[in-house]
Amino acid sequence: MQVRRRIYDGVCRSGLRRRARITEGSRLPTIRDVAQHAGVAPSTVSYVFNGSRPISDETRRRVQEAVDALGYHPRASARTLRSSRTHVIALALPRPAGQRNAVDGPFAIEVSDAAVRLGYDLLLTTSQDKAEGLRRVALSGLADAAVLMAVDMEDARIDVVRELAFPAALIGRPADEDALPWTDLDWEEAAALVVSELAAAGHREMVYLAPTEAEVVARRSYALRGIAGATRGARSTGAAVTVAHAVDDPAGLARRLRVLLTERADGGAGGRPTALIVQHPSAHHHILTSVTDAGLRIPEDLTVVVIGALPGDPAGRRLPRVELPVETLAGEVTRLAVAAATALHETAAGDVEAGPRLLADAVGHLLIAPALLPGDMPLTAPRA
Amino acid sequence: MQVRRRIYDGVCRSGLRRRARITEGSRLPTIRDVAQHAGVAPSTVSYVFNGSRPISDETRRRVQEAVDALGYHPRASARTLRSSRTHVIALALPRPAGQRNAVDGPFAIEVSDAAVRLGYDLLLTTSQDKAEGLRRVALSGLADAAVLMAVDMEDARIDVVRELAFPAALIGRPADEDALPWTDLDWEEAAALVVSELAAAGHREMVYLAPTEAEVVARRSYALRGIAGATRGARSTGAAVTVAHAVDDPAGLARRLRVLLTERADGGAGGRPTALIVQHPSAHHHILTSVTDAGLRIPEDLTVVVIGALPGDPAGRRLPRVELPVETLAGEVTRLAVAAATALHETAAGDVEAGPRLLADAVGHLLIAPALLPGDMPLTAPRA
DNA sequence: ACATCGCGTCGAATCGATTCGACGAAGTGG
DNA sequence: CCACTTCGTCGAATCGATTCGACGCGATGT
Repeated sequence: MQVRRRIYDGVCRSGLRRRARITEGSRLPTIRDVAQHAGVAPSTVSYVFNGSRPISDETRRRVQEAVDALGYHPRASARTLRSSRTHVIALALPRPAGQRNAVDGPFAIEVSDAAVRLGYDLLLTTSQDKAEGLRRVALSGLADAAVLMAVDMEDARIDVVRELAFPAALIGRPADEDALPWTDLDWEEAAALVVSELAAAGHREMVYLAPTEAEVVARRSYALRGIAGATRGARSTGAAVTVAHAVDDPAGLARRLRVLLTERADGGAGGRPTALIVQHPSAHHHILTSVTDAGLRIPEDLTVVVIGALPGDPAGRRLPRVELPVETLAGEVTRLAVAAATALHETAAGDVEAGPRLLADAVGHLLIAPALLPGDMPLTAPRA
Repeated sequence: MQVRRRIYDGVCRSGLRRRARITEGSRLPTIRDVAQHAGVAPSTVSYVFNGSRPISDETRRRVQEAVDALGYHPRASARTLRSSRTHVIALALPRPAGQRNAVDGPFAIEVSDAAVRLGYDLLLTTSQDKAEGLRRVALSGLADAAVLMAVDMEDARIDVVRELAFPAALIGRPADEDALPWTDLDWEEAAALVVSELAAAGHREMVYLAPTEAEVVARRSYALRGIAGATRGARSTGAAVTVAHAVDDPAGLARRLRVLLTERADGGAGGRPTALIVQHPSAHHHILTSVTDAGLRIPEDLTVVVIGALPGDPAGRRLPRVELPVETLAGEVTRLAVAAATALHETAAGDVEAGPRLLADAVGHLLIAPALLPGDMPLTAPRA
């Protein structure tokens, strides 16, 4: 405190300030204040901070001391303006109001944590218009890279970031797998795995509860791939798998399940379904209640398996499930985004075409193989 | 598409750029490019954008045309550096890893939406060290204001923002209600209301399932206030209310509930509890399953009421509940934060002491009165 | 002994907006 | 008709960092 006062009174610069702008009062210290306090040039202080040139121990110590004494913290905007690095990652979470998804929050928090670990902050953009919000963030230079959630098979944002040569990585596997780096659970394999395990356990009739129809119509990647996997599993095992779309309203879901699970009487392999596979994230929590509401007992009447369950957030009783490795996916996608940003920045100077080319080359993927975890309930078919 | 292509090939800009700095390649247009294209001074373009001085219609038109032609978008960092406004709000969500809370995600998304509506972006900061992350954001000038979640009764962040004269608003009601603007559901009144309604419906023995012990130890505002309300309700109605802490593990929760709800045999008013009040956000989803696991039927054995339920995200069957008005709270807290930022900025120049004083004066609150919504289940006590 | 090199530091230019004083032109009142 | 305000615009300073060329100096090689 005393130190600060001394500085603001003593040297030429502050006197200059005082006279120039007496009305503004105390001001946060700048790099020049630090330099002056340490008796070095501002550039030297900068080098101490970002280590881009060698600094003697003595100078480093004096600068550090000045920083501590003044409580100096660099202004992000000034840093960014000059260096064109923001140290911010944008998380594009284009969820129309009312279409909440149980995984959004956990993903956002995990991405934020991962970003912090890499020295980045997270800008959360929840634009209705998926592409436009992202374009704005990129053009105004608010972030160095973007992490895209809720990825569609053909996602408009992919074109946007490629056109702008903006570093981005996806949580979700788009149709064009080489367009951008991405990470995802192998939903198709997960669904196929669950179907075949259930078939092996004796189930012949199953219901696959996919995400809502809206998600499918939007061609959301995980929804289509899950359904594809279920279909493939049915083909390869010979089991009958009815694909149904979830509804967000639990009462409606219970009604739909009743129809699907009890009143079903088509000319298939005969009996009613003995297994229910739930891929809809928002249904995980209350699926047991909905099933109960539909008049079915678990496991006596029905085996229930969940795909995409959040680790550590089990749906009441622990059902057999394929978990969504949120932390791994979030960590990796953040790493990919940061890597793309770093690479772009390092080679951007001096080569016009380097940026886009680089971004196109640097695509890495992480496709996580599904594992079927046991729950308290057996997989075995009731009648098997 | 065609338009865009034309722009990138045709106009003076690309030619000019090419010549000026051939090694750097194409560069995003700046305000000077726009000014040149429109035949005006850069400052005039700036005035067109932020309307701080009168501009003739003709000039406005020409500038707008140039902006469209060049696809100009102002750089946020330059704007911030000069004006010291970021148009960013920080959302401080200090959730230690593994302590996920079901309301965090929805709140974050609603605050983001509200911020966008007010012309702000949202920076999500999930620092472990509550105060330090916020201090860093404030000092580095990453945001104009902060919205604080997970508020404790005596929250360290309150001191930080006041010390730094940093605009902030809370989602949660701290002990010192006049320190900062805040919005909250009246948890105390909610709990008292539910207890008294249940008592009126004939219940004499109830269990109040409060948030986890960790939340209570941290003196989280909503947890303490909920418990206080339950206690008050018990006193005023004469009903026996046992306060219990939730555990995040559903199996453990079921076990605890079994003890609380069935094996309880103290010398109270006699019988076992007939009502369960659930305030723990993460238990809402699977409370029915946990109760069933504990061997109890609803509503035959037990009446369950939920406090702080997310609207539109019912816990399976629709229980009687007090909803948490996420959208209203998020919208209002964002408005408060922005108002504080605006006020501070407008009066900061010219008066040294104005900032802190202003922030202290401008505290507004929004305390939302609870409403007990009916569910499919009756409130009536089984034996009443 | 002299050219060379690397280390550590400085000074100045720069990033791209905002903002303020000034100024010509047009309008207004006495 | 002149003084005075208002309108619309310009030019230049400024925000606070980074970054690059240059430079002094001691060590090294021949």
